[in-house]
Amino acid sequence: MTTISQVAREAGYSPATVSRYLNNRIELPASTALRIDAAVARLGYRPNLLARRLSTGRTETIGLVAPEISNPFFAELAAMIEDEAERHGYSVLMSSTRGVREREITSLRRLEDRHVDGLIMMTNQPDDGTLARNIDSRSNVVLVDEDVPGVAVPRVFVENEYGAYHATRHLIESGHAQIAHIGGPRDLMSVRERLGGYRRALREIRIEPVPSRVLLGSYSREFGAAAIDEILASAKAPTAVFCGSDIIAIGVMQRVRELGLKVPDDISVVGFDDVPFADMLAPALTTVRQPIEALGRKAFRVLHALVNGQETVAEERLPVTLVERQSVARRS
Amino acid sequence: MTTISQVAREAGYSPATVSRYLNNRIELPASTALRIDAAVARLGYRPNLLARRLSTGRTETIGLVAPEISNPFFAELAAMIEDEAERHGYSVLMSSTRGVREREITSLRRLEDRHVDGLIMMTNQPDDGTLARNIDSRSNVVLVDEDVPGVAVPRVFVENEYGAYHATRHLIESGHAQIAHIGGPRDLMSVRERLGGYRRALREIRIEPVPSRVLLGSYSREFGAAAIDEILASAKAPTAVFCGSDIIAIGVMQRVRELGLKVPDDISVVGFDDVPFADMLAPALTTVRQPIEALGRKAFRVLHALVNGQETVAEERLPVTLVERQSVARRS
DNA sequence: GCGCTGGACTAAACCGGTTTCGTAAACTAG
DNA sequence: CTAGTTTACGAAACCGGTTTAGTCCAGCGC
Repeated sequence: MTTISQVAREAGYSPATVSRYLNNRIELPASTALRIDAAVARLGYRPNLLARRLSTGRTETIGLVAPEISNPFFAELAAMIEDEAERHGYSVLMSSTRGVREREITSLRRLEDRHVDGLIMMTNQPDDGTLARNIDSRSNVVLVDEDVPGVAVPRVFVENEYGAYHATRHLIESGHAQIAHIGGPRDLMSVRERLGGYRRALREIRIEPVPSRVLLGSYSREFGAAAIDEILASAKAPTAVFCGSDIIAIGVMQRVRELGLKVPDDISVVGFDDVPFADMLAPALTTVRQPIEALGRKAFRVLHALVNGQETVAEERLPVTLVERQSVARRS
Repeated sequence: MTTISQVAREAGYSPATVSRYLNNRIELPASTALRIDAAVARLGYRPNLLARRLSTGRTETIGLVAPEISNPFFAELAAMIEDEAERHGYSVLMSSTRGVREREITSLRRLEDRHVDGLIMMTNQPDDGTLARNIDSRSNVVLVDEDVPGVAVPRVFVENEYGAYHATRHLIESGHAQIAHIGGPRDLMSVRERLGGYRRALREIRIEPVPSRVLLGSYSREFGAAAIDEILASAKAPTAVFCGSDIIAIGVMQRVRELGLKVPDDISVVGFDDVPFADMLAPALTTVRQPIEALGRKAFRVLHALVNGQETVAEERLPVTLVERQSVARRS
């Protein structure tokens, strides 16, 4: 491994000059520049990253904290963040928290340990304040997709309320009036906002939302299946369900099929997220698409600005779109 | 940030002693150990990772190179590797190559740059020798799931031939005799091996594989759809298809549905991989399960051994299992 | 009482960059 | 021709650990 000193000697200058030249911190006469370039080429010099990091204190690496990288939504988001980071010369360190609070906090420690320059965090469980306390002191964390109430770091979210409103409107316009909602954990921002959009759409047509038709629990297949069971067992079963996530919708669809009913003939289903394989289901799932790519890129850019001491917006909302597929039937 | 010198001063010893004690490289009298521990606690000392890395030359980080992290198979594998790495105190740096050869090579450079201690590589396109040349000199790379011919690094694969044989046998035993095969790129090891297993099963029952019923192309939905078109158009259409991957199988199933046919009634389909959502399809896909968790953990352990200068096996084969779901029909 | 052994601990070099402060030489202005 | 300003570059400190090669001293055997 050639060092900067060897390059300096080879070129006939000092390490200081070579370092400053290579980092564009100095303007040198063409002849000098040439000799340094030549020496670099001749020796095949590549700066030792570890040494550079120690002296600058920067790692050009960001951390990505997600509940589960294998979840298709997070995987897609991670891929986008990685791509954007790579373009800016940053590497991405990943860690799955598996929804364990302690692991979320541990991952924050990477910051103190100068493991990473900044962190993009995604969480999917309500916070009791522990996480908020741990995040709040940091100045290089960005929250994506889900809020941690009470923290003063930049956030990049989507328009949950509008997406849910739009999805519900779509069901209404397809002739449905009895619409249930199955959502994630009660205390999550996204859950509250999606519920809000659902309610607004119903109230707009003078239907008062029926509490027994709204079930909140978790963003999981199992919950989706259990919830639809309960809903279908009720006296006046709805003709459509708006689900707070595609994963829930998949649980619902599977259960509906197991019960010998058909989507969308017997019951229409709308999801939220547009996970990468939503169109591979049968029937293909009508869902609210989150702009995963934009979300990922935006999140990185905000973090990048933050890390470089630039101004950032406190909160950004990205638009969602309804993707109409085959899981919704028209009713007269 | 407290440094080791401050701790040393606080405890009344030298930085050397503190360093050696904290790294378990020395046995100290209880009284000394206690004073150092106390000083560490009092000052809240956390060693500067960057400094440690520079002086040891190790990063306790591995790189994960995959064609696309958002691909559910790789995402799942990545999650397992990350989990195993984390248990051993390692971090994971990820990079998507998007199947671009140049990016695969760039990622190898992280090794030289001491960015990472080792690399776990997954590729899904045939190599013309370029990649092999770049990998071959390294002593800390592990190949997973797919081979790069001609490199002398440890490899962790699955039993492709047996899996394919087993899948084809299953179709035969379900009464099928006309079985097509749609596989990935011709020059990939996994493709050749799976094709081999398919052929062996057919020959075993004295059926000579029909070349026109074997289509190799790429591990993609698009190819699956195009290939099944061609196969169904042929004079004597088969009653079953064994697909080289679930992604191909999904393409096949979608196309079959578009053509107004039914899986499995009109044509039975078997996949390979058992991607996380294979059971959410309609019908749920019968497929050969790769032991993703074992694959990921094994890959990390082999790399870990390699990095620590221990002996490793040249090649490891993990068993696959057939998961019977609903995409195969019995024929008499 | 002496040499030897081993335990406890440290000075100093080292990893390989970056950066601050400064100086000598060349150039400009008056 | 001199004083002041640039230009071109370098010496040395610094980042914060780890590690090697010793030093010093207590205890032991004889």
